[in-house]
Amino acid sequence: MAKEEVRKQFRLADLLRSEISDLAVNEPIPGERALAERFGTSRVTIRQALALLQDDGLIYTVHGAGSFVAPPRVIKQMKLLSFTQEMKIKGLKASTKVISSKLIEDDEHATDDFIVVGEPAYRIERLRFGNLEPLSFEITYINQSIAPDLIDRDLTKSLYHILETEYGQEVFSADEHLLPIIVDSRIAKFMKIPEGSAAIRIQRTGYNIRGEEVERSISIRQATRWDFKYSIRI
Amino acid sequence: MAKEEVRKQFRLADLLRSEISDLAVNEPIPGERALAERFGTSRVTIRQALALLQDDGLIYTVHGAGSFVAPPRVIKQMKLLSFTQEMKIKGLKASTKVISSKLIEDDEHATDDFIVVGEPAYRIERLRFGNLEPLSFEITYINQSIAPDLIDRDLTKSLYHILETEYGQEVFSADEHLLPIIVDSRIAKFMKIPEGSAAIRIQRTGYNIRGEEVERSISIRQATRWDFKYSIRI
DNA sequence: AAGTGGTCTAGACCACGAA
DNA sequence: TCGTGGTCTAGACCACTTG
Repeated sequence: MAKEEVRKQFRLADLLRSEISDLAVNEPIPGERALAERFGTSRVTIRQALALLQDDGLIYTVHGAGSFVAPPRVIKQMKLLSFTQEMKIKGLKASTKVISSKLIEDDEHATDDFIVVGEPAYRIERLRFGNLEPLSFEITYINQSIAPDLIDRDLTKSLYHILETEYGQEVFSADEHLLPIIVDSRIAKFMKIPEGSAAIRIQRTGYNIRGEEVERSISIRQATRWDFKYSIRI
Repeated sequence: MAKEEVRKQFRLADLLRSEISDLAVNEPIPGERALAERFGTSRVTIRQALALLQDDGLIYTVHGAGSFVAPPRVIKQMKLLSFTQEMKIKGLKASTKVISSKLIEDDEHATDDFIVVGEPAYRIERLRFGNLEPLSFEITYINQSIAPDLIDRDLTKSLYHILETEYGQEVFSADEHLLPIIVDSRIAKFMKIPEGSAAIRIQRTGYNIRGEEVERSISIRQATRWDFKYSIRI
């Protein structure tokens, strides 16, 4: 039955999460069959709930032996977050200053090696703040066909939010390309850091659920203010 | 039945992969029920196979409408790879020069801010080459209790391989922490790049399936020789 | 040998999209 | 309305770990 407003496996995972928090590391959790009987579900559903906990790094499973409480881990799975969302998680107040915004015509291309091909696109330069300190300098390209009149919107708001609410373009996945750079004088001035400092340049291409390109951006983040942490698996 | 040597869902996914390669982008693939009947499997198994294709970015699914061929994407999901494996993928010949290796005793700690706590550990400095060019400078810490006499092994081989085959310690997941740096003179000399170049420093902690720490390492990779590409999702 | 997780089945009903 | 994907069930057998 899938009539509940929240999927059963999610509710089960939440229940198990709180139970697990009382157990010691490496302590076994009840078997799948026992859990299925206790919660009145099928074993498949229990397994889906356990898979969620495993993805969160809360438990590990050994074939033939059982599932056990995993040691605590700091780093969570990488998710797709907008700058605004990232700030919210860190507990900082996000704000934005628009540096420039213009329409780039066919064949014209920027000096950013993210070339605009064959189609007019908006190019927006923005400086992003967390608690009023400059944390990121961003250049965003969005094709005019995807978001007509984007340039007339309030670009100090989250672009992802504007794309979603005003144009029905949800960014579902993204490819990122990460490079270490040494900041030039223009960026250094914006970010209020010394010229020649180490920084990260992130080139991002965002896609909707259909895999169509929605947005391309470059963001430059100073080394001392950002942590790039992530977990990987075999 | 789970008696096959390869899981059914994997074989199905491979079959579908080759079929999909003949279809145009956004073309629908057959429905789940049709596929289940055709391959003589249950719908659940078909769905698992389709989930694999979706993870690979080959198809996308719209509830109520169907599954469709996704536009090609360059970047694949991030996986856990050793240096040796990465080189293999890139088609380069990996080689290694051991710079230093020693046992660090209790309470002594390195200048690398990856502090050894309470336990003797091996500290190994290595220079890694791809086609004889220095691509990465690595410092690795491994507790003596995990891999006794590690220091007497052939450290020009893949450490991950040694840990797995000689000590039964498989690195199953890892947390990485990525920082942009400017290389100092010692590293610059090893890597044969100018002092003051931009580079990436990766701090990695590797865990076995039980979530126990197996290895900690720092690797420094020059900007011009490495791409850090990855995909993320909502 | 007994108990655990891993995979698969056949069938049911719900939620959504397109015509 | 009809066909699609999304979720769930009850039960089966296999593969593995442990006593």
